[in-house]
Amino acid sequence: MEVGDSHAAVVNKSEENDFEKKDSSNPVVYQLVRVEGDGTLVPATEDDVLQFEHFLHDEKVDLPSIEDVGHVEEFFSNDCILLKKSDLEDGTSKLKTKELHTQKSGADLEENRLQSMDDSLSPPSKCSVVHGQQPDKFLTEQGDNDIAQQDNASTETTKSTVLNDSCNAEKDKADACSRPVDDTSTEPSVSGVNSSVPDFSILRGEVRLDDLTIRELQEAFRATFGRQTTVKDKIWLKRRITMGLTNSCDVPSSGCVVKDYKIVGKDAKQDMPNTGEIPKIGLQATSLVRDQIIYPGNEGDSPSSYYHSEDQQGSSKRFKRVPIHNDEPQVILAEQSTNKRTRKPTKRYIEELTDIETHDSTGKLSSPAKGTARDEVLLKPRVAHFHEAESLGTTYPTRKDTLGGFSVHVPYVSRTRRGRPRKDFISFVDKEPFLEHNGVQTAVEMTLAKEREEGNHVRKAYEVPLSVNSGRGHIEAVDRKRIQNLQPNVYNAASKPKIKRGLTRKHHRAWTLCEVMKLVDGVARFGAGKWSEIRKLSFSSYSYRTSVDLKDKWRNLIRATQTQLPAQKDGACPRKINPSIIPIPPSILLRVKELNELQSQGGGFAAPVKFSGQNSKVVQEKGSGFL
DNA sequence: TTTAGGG
DNA sequence: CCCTAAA
Repeated sequence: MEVGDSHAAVVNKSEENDFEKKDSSNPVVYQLVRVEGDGTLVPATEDDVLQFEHFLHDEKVDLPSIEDVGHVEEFFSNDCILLKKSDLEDGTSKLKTKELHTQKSGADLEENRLQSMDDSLSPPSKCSVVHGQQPDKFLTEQGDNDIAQQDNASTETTKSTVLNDSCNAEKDKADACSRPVDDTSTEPSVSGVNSSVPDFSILRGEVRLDDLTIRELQEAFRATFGRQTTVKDKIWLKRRITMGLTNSCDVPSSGCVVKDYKIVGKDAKQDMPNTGEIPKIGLQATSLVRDQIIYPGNEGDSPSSYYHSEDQQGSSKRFKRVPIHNDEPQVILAEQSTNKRTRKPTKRYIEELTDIETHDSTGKLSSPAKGTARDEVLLKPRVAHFHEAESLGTTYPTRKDTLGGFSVHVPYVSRTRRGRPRKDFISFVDKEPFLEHNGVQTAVEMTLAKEREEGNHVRKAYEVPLSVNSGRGHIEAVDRKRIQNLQPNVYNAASKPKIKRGLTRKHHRAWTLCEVMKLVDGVARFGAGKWSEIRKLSFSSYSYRTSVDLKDKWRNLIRATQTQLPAQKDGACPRKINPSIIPIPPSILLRVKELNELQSQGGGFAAPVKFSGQNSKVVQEKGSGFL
């Protein structure tokens, strides 16, 4: 370990990445730390934070939904290592393993870096920069919108530094254990799995796929995807290989000729419509696939498979994961016949993933319709740009995009920092004690923590939630305003100062019975609509309830009276009672109803029911400011 | 800033 | 809860 310089590492603070839960309970949090030569960890400097901030986002940016085992999210760049918390805790051995790689020659380091960046970016965008003779991770299942493919894709991606091992990767999916292996060369000794190294040479030279035997096709498949297949369907294999090599789903099933890992056969031009438009970094140097940026051509349907989240489909429609068999044609067939998008993002999902930077021309040009514009923005593929890190906030490369027959240039780098939902960042903040316990705290964290402290004293002890089990008081959203204020500080390097909305969200706070009663009381006193007054005088101790919240809650209460009360009289089937939801007592509901009717009848006459002299007293309080 | 109303 | 228009 002759590592003289220190390394920075970003450590994930959460073990659990299941996208089912990532939303709230187990956000993925990274910690940036430096790894000194002796393997110890020290807090990262602010420079480190700034330097790797984009990695924090890029790396996670679109992953949450398709990230499964996600254990191997490690990459290093220059002298930096990105590790999840679990990895760090598992032992520094893994860390050291990584460092072994980082002491390679400069060239190798660079390759590592590029590969790493690519790894971090490719899953959603399905843009690949293939290195070495290991074109294994063309994520080409574009037309095959099954979850299994996503699963597979993510697995392949996360395993991308384990290429030689990844031949067995399919079996390894279950065990989250990773065996990081150098990816800069194919030397078998590294992997120790000589027998299963794909024969990449099968794709070298000029090969007519049509002439290959099934076995050869399988080998070619393996060389293309880095995993084995048992499929014996020639057409399917050819098609898949072609797809893999062109990164397109729109390929002919026959007649393709592979030349040096590229499809040069008939119709090939259709397969790679955009190859000419993209920046060709180091493309001329070699005829191998390496260093060639594969760009997904048709943005119309293909990438969407990754972003049609299951949110709207509901769990019933959700594909059960079939990671092992995702190669089987029947999966494809079934998928094609049903022709159903497996995943579709909810609006909120989109919003949370959509950075402010999606206000750029991309979205606007993509579609006049607001909703679909966002969709498209999300679905746009991204390219792992080598110079991305340096070009942040400066010049954005553009690529050609076809929209309604018009060819326009759209920047694609702008989405590289479409960050994770800020919510994660917030909870990140709230885990401050945990972080401190580890003795690792970054500048970002400290900033956040400091910001948080300022407002924390307002918080009060919890009350029994009224309707939902929201006992997780420790992961509370910082007040929105404060978040908005601090974000420009934290993300200054890569984000426009325009950041304002759609980035964070108040943590859901269930209304307690006490709050509801206060609200009702307030409405009785001041009348519905005087939310500001009610908030000031009845909710002064609940800093997190804004007047809008009161208004919303009141509206919900009204609705409740209109639906729940009659329904209860029916007694037929007042829905299944969720034990975790404490129903609002009918008495309160009745009172709400009365108040509502009374005040709506009273029209503009806001003079509410007078409760003795309280009202006047309140007014006096207000007016007595100068006393 | 506050309210009202749609999402 | 979020977002926005309107006041």
